[in-house]
Amino acid sequence: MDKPRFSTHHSQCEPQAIRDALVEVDCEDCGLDPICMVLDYAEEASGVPEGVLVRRHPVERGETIFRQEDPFHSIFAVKSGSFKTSVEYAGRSRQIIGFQFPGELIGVEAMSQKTYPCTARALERSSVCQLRIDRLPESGRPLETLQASIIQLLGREVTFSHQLVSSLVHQSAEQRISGFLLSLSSRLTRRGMPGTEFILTMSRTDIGSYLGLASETVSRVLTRLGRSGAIRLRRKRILILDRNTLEQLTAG
Amino acid sequence: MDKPRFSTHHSQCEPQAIRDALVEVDCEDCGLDPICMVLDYAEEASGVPEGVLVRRHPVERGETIFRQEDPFHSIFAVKSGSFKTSVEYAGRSRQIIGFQFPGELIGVEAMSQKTYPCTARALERSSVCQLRIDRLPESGRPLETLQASIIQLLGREVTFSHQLVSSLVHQSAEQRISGFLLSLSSRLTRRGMPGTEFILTMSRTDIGSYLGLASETVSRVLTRLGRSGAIRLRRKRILILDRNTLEQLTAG
DNA sequence: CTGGATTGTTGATTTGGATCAATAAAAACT
DNA sequence: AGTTTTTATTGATCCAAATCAACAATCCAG
Repeated sequence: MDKPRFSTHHSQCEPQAIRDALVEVDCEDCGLDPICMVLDYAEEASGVPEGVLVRRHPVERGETIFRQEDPFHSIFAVKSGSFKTSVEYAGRSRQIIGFQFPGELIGVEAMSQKTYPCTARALERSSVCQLRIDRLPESGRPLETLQASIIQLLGREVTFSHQLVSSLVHQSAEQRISGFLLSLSSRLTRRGMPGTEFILTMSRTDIGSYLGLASETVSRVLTRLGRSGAIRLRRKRILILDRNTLEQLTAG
Repeated sequence: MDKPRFSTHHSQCEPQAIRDALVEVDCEDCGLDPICMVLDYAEEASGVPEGVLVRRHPVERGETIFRQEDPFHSIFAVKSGSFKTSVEYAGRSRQIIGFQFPGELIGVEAMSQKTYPCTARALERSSVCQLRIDRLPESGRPLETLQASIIQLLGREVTFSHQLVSSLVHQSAEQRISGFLLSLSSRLTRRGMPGTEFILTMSRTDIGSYLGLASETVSRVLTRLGRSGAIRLRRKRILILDRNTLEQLTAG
């Protein structure tokens, strides 16, 4: 079943986990945790009806967990692996609006809508926990507490978006990409995953679409960062060598 | 039909309301309305303690209603006039992250934070309604219902932000500015204000900061749009002549 | 394994928008 | 009123990133 056998010279040293994204985020590190806590984690044991919280659902690479225009019913937390969310407006080309890693939530932006405004697709073999928002009232848990949690995480989402807008539009390609790498790194670290060595599970084109750059530019800047010694880059694998330099580059 | 033209030469024909932004949005058209409804509008008459909802508070041009890092306690709805919100990160220059017009909410992004992540400043003589989130529990109203409303408006905020990011980073200066004008127009219309003739109460620099463009570029594109006949431009006053063209330009 | 499709890298050229700079026009103040 | 300060327009130049293009590496299906 295995053959980790990676690119580099000492392939057997390569943790299999990193390659196949089998690393699961701990529940305490997951964005859904405040809500799961209220639901008491184990549905069966706590009188919460089945189907309110579906745990550790596997998703194959390339599969979607929902598509743009699908009716909204659930938010998801990435348990392992990674996802991209994208939108497509009336014939215009598809654009990436975000990437999600273990512990992070997907579908939050649909919360006040009838349908999902974007498509969420697995970038690799992944797993998700699913919270049926439409069935929350049946859970028998105090709605007030649940809503308070939801308000929390929506608020965080808004703040993040605002920061993203205000930074992206004012930054050069080098700033955007340095910032992107740092952001990935810190997001992975925050959820208890290795933050200095990781795989860019998305394509250069995806990164470009997300950051508003041509894929060639992404490629060029990445190799430049590699040459400068700030990172080590081998194909999709990133090794952050000099976080300091990256921070300076991001700031400009 | 006749040529639309500005009434600048005949200043007395100028609707005073437009010039001095005395136009108030109707409560039914206000983003705070769902919450005000629960609070029954008139506090005194409904047993809601004073100070939960402060109505029609006047704000002078240039004044702030809150500053970045101030402790969070309230969200605001613009009743008349207009505002800009801006952020400043560690020494870097101040950036505009949004404009708010009558009926729109300010401070929503602070909902899950301890402090406001931005500063809100009046672009002209304005007025706001203030909702003390921290005193909501004292209102004696069902918290569930209030929270549900808050979730609604946070969700909308998230959606708007996402659209903004995904469009801005991929658009040319002309697309951004056409889109900006259309956005202003439709936002004003939605709240029952004139949407084809309005004042750009913010400076070119503010617009540029918001859209990620140099103020010179904003100026140039606006005059170009004026020459092409899509808009009529006189200083801060905008007259939308050809919405169709603007839409095409926005799409690219 | 082989051949084709996809994805990534690198080079050459073009261009949109930033930047620098000089006025012009309004506002704000005295 | 006139004077200063701020804000907007327009021009000239330069550069970062898009685009066009060729090629290399990798993945995948048969």
